[in-house]
Amino acid sequence: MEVQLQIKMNEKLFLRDPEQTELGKKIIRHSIQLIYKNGFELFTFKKLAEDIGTTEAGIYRYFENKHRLLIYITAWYWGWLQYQVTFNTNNIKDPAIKLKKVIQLLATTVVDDDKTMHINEDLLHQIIIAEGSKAYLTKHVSEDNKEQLFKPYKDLCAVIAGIILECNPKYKYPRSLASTIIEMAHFQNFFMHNLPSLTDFGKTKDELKVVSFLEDLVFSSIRKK
Amino acid sequence: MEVQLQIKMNEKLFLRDPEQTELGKKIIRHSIQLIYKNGFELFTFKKLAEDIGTTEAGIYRYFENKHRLLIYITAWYWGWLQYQVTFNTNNIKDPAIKLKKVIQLLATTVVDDDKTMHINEDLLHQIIIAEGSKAYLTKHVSEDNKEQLFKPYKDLCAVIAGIILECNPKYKYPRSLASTIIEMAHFQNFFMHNLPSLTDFGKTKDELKVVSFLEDLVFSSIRKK
DNA sequence: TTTTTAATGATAGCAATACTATCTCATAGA
DNA sequence: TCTATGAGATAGTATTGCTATCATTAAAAA
Repeated sequence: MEVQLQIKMNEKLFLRDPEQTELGKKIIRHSIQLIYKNGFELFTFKKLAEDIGTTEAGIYRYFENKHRLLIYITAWYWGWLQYQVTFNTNNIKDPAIKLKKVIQLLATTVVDDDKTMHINEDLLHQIIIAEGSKAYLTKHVSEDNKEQLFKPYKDLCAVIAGIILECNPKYKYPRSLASTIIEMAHFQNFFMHNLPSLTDFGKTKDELKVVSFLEDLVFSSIRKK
Repeated sequence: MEVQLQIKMNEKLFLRDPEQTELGKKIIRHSIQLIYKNGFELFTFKKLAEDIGTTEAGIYRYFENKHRLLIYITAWYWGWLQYQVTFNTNNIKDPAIKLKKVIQLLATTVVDDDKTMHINEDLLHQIIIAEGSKAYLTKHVSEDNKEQLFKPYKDLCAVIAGIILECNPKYKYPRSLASTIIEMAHFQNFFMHNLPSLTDFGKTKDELKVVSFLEDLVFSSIRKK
């Protein structure tokens, strides 16, 4: 049996649904490759169009601008990750083990998921690490937020906060701790590879040490005192 | 007695030292105001020149491009903050109290410092919160790092890591915890104001709650077990 | 089968951005 | 008095970000 995974996306993120057409899927696939390769600043719709073999105007039919496209692919990632979390923690009773699973999913290299043909989750993970926060670090974050563009991120954060509360219902900062885990899973990885003296993992560059750090941080905090 | 504070800046950050001339100081002052007002993406040297009453070419004599200018002002901020940390923790023996002071300096509104006439530290603090990470989240971060452009950030991180080790010499992740404190002091503030459901402080928007969260996080982690 | 529509391709154009170059002029030191 | 330096003025160029128009094709509806 072949299962296909579809992440339902907020319609305000695009002008025309890229999942519905061949060109749309190419836009997603190639934009992930190009942003991974050159970074978001040097990424333009012109270059993307050339890469795909279509025209700039063609891309603009799907996305208002490159920032909306970035929000789209980050939102997709958060939606996909929430699915991974739900799937991988299903039937686990011990909330501490669930939380460890979450940390591992956030902080270690993603295995490409065949259920989504046109998206390379590993490249996407790398993009989220380096560019993810640029999706919301803007002057128009509040307007974007009113349009629910960051809902997948906030939903994932709420799920993690829920698991934290399962571990210790009296812990006072479940949401802040959840967003800290998410952000630090990525920032410590970025620092480890690019500004190693900001971490304790510069020599080995081992993702599992980021996991150990986060587990130590999280379980020290939520342990009942 | 009037004391003037000068932060010594890496010469690779600029083409001509902005501290040495009137125009240079205007560039720093007005760029802080403009980036604060419009965000870094909409900030251009053209607009800055018009704001100051000079020409675009005039700005380019001081800074290679707007990204270098962003690194300059963030580097200045980290240098200034390290001075604040050193000054404010001087003569404190108890490392835990030092660490609390550090968290407070990082996470609460900055009082404008008269010792630096042309720089508004409060606006600068707001800029660091919203734009600070864009200084290093680029494809050329490693080259920039080789030129020591992020030294002030890394130095501050090392100072904080030192205090953490004073609290508990056996703690395994002093640097990662230090960079986590720095980043989260800013991100939790940004989230609290712009994406409140990612935090537990959305209703009150009280900076002191960010301080409480960080203190809880840090001291839970480094307490000897 | 014909008609309509939807998606794409091709081309043009325009205002803003990110620079570079050159020339002049004031002025402050040597 | 000469000369280096800082700064204003102007021009120009490639790229970016975005909009508009028109033709073509393929699939869906009539």
